[in-house]
Amino acid sequence: MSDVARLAGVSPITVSRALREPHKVSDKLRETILEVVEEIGYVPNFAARALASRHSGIVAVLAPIMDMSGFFHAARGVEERFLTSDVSTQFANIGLNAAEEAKLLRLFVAQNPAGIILESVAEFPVNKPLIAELGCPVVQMMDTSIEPLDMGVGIRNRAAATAAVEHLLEQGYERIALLGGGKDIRSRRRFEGYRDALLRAGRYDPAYVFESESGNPMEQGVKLIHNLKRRMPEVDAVFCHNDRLAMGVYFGAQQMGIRVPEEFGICGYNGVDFAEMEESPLTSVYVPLYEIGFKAADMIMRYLTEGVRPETAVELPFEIIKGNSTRR
Amino acid sequence: MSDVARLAGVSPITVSRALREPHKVSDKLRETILEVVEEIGYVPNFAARALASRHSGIVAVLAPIMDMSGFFHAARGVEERFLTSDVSTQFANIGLNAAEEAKLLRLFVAQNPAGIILESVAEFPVNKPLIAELGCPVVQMMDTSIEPLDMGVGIRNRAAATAAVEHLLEQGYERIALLGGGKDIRSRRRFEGYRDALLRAGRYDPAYVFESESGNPMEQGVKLIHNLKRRMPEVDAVFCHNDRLAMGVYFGAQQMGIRVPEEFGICGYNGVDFAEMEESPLTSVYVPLYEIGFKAADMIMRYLTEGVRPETAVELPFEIIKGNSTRR
DNA sequence: GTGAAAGCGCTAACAC
DNA sequence: GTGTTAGCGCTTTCAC
Repeated sequence: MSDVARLAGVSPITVSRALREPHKVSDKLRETILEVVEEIGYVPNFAARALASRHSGIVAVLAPIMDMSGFFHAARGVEERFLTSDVSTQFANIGLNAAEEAKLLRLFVAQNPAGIILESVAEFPVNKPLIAELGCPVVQMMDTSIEPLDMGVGIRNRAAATAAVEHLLEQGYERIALLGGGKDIRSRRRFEGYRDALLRAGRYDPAYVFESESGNPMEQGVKLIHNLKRRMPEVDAVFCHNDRLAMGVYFGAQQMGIRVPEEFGICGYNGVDFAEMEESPLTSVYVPLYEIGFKAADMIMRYLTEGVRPETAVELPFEIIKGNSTRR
Repeated sequence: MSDVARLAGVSPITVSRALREPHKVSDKLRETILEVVEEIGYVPNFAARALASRHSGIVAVLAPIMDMSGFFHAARGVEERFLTSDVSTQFANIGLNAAEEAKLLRLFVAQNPAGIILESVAEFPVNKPLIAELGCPVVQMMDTSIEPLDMGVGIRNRAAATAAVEHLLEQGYERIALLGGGKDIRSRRRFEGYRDALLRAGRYDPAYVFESESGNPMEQGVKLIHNLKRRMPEVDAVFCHNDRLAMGVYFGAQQMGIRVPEEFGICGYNGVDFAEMEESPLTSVYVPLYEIGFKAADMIMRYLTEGVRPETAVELPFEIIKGNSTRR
């Protein structure tokens, strides 16, 4: 930076200002400075900036990445929102237990992040005080059923699951199983929504609720349909917690010669791959993951620039994609 | 840190050493120090550490993330290797043009990364000098056909594609189309491998080569099969550049009542979802993505700890998963 | 609108 | 094996 300052005939602090707070520097000087910056290819040192300014300019996204439960699309939304800002994004994978959650939270807090975005995190009461002390904006994304600690954005997973199961009922399926995954808030809400719909229809049976084990979801789906047909042949549809489980069920049905949708209906969840198709092969609940990520990042940005919390909780719409796997 | 030092009755530098180079501190002191650290919940400030030590302790992974061309699994491998180290990983999305590549490279260089892992990056000759100046270990991952600038790990995509197409030929498919994507090195090698196999069999026809447009790969797959059946009904199989394109083709075939594999064969690429299934629904080329990522990270770590380049180029094996989409 | 001085929290280099 | 000194490259504060 001092090189730039020398070449532009100003002091280092003016260069610093020209870069971060352009309005505080006269037009002429700013122009000269930016030219020199361009010329010598100066790039500021993040570490020094973070150390001096006491914030890193990094927004940390903590999520159970390895679930691949659509995190990817949300991450894209986050990145794209920050693209035009000087905030950069860092992703960290987080498991779903209180101790690990606390450890990662503490680690990030110590790095003075500009903001934190949490997905299915901070659900343990024990860690709530940690978040309260954070001193930076926090957005919890994905489900709106919990009161956000600071800000929140998501969909109503419970209502979405209910709508999906009601669609299955409307199509005439009568014994609807659940292939679930995970213990996080979204999974619990999906289960509740499933149960709501079936209780109302007088068709709820806990024996039809299956937890997928960890591992390859497509394989889990194949296994499920094999087990169902062997042990509960009366089941004629399944509501899956994500699309890859659903595709596994679909492929398994193909292998066994079970006709989809005539004999067996399949509904997935997330639907990002199918939302824009003219004719979707799979029925699914479309979750606006990209938009959720974008909005989460936007809330952080607005807090950072305007100093006020734009909204506390934002609810985005979901949609049932009626595809060929339940059309009959 | 000075708090810890005071409470432990030592100087700050000793605390620093106890944390980073434990062997340089006597057992007794180290124990006391670590106790105090635990007690007051001290967490080092990364920015200060990076500024003072001139390296950030961050390994940057630059990849065309948004392609979702299996990046995800490689990323898991990278993360898992670094989990037990004090290196942390940062991912950045990179497009596939020289200018953007140069910009991102420059940005990361300025942050003094501990290492850089590149996927389908640094293919532009104009950017090679940039990498040479880097001063940190660099691993290029995914394809072994190019001479790595520093270190490399991957598979032989050209040979893998040839093997896949030969499998299709063995199964009796005669007019084999290609549904390709992207312009990066892997995609080019896959095309070459496809061409190699068909030229050798006297069956290569450039009219059967299709570039998928950007956008939803599953939708691209559906479109392809529609177009093929309308305009080139003689085509009886397709080799796809990834599994989601292949699944799109599969679903499209279902919609149109084309029987897979009897009338039409489909082969995907990457195969991570199918590798461990007893009976895979889709034929695919299994690429050990996780292992590639893990190995890339391992090479960086070994360079960092041992100061020597462990290997220059590592080639991992691929495998053809013979699934139901070509079984006839 | 611009600059001087001080310091962010840590580590490299060297001394003991 | 431990401590002292200096400084990493930037921003804050305050003065002009």
